[in-house]
Amino acid sequence: MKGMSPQALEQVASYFQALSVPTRLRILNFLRDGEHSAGELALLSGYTGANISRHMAMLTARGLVARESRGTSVFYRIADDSVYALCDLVCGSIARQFEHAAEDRALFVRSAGRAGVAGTNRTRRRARPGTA
Amino acid sequence: MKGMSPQALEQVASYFQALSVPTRLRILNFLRDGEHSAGELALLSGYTGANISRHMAMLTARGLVARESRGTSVFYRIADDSVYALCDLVCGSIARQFEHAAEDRALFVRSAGRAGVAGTNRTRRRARPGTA
DNA sequence: TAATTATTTAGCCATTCAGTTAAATAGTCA
DNA sequence: TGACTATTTAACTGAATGGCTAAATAATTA
Repeated sequence: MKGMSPQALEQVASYFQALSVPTRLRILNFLRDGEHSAGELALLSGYTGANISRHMAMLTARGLVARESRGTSVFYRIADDSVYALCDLVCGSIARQFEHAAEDRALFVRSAGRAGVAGTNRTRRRARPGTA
Repeated sequence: MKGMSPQALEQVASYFQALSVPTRLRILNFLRDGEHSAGELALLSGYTGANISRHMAMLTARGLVARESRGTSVFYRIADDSVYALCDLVCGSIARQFEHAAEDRALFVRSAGRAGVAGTNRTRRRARPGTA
């Protein structure tokens, strides 16, 4: 990993890119319990068949899913189990971030309460100005 | 992972997105051996300081790196070790793909040779038409 | 062959984003 | 305060991309 060629690096980036949009993550989730046709995925996700088709083409090209056409339908299934391992790792990481954020928030609230900082109303929660 | 909320899914996608461009992967590689300042990273990568700054802002926001300003410099270090685990997983997956591709190629060449298919010149390798 | 269904591709629009240069900001030191 | 260095932000450009609709392409069946 340390001394990777630019081409290899692009491959890795490309793989991550396949996982970088929620729609595709949802599709991959639908494939957790086995193969599905393009039409089924469109129905499940609520997206256009055309849209699904393009996403599946990308995932297939990247090697994340495998394509098999039977009859007039095309069935897709996960081709690379490490997909879920990746997602689990990221989920764990994000969960840890939330924990830390909660800790920090708790620390802040405590110290703010001691110092009597304005805006730390402990009886009624108020939305932040920017996200109102 | 199965029944994730759209927000959580976006978080995960966002994390993968941070890893979806070669430049950032290179930066993360530079941080493998410890912290580096923004200027050092710019020097190492050959990119503009401004560009590095934006990439680092993104990686920091996503929680992949940690920021610490000392003096006039700002030092960055990996904040989430799972970054490398992720890269290793993807690298393994891509390596496996290459192996399979090699196998398929070997199979094709063998069968093509037996059948006398045009274009399977075994004495001199020729570039594919599209990649000439 | 004709009709029907399933999937893919083409073309379009709006958005995102990596890269740039130039200006603005922060921190140190004389 | 002023000069200097390091970093960030603003503004812009070009390329990539997710979404759509509509047309084109398989594959089955009457």
